[in-house]
Amino acid sequence: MRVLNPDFFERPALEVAGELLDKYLFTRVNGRKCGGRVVETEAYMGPEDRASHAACGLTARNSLMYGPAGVSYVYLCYGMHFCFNVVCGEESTPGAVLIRALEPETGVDEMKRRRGGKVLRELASGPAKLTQALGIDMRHNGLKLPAVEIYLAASGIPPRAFLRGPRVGISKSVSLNYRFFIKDCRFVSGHRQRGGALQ
DNA sequence: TTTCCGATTGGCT
DNA sequence: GCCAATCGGAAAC
Repeated sequence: MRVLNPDFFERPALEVAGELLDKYLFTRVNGRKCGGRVVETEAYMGPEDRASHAACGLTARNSLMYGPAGVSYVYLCYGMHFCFNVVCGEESTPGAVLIRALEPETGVDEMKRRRGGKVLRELASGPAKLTQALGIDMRHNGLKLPAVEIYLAASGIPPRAFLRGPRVGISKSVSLNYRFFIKDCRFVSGHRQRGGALQ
C-alpha cells in the first residue's frame, strides 16, 4: 500500500477521477478502521461546469474547491446526506472529485452497523451510503489528506477496465461524461450501469 | 428575512 | 416508478 499524497491530486479533476478507480479509501472514525476499493467517481470542474458547486464562482461553502489539492470537501445534501470529495487541480482553479461508491473490504461489520445491517452490496453503493458506512460527516470537511481519519492509498492490484458516462442526480451539464465506474462491478450505484464508453 | 431547491436515499404503490 | 424527508446555502425581495 502506497498512501496518496497531495501531489496525486494536483491535476485536473477530470483526470484524477479516472485515476482514483481501484484505489483504496480508508477512514478511522472512533478508532474503527473501515474502507475498500473505489469503484465509482465523478469529476466537478469550474464555472464551465454548470453542475459544479463552483459554477457560480467563489462562495463560503465552495471555497475549499479553490484551495490546495488533496483537501477533503464534505457537504450536506438534501438536508440529510453527506457527500465526500477531494479537491483537485491547481490552487485558485476550482475542481473536485466526488467518491460515489466503493467495494467494502475492511471493517465490514462496522460499516454494516452504521448502515443498519444492509447487505454488502448496499453498504457503500452511492455517495451518501458511502459516507454513512465510513462515518464521514461535516467534522471531516477541510482535512488535509492523508489524515489520521481519512486517507487514500494505491495497492499492487492490476487496474480493472472502467467505463465513462453521464453523472447522476444532476440537472445541469447532463451531457458531460464526467462519471467513471468499474465495468461490470455490482458495487456501483444504481441498479444498472448507465451509459458509458470503455476506456 | 424569505423562498427555493439540491452532486440522495429508502419506502411505498 | 413516485415521492417525502430535511436543512443550509444562495438568490430574490
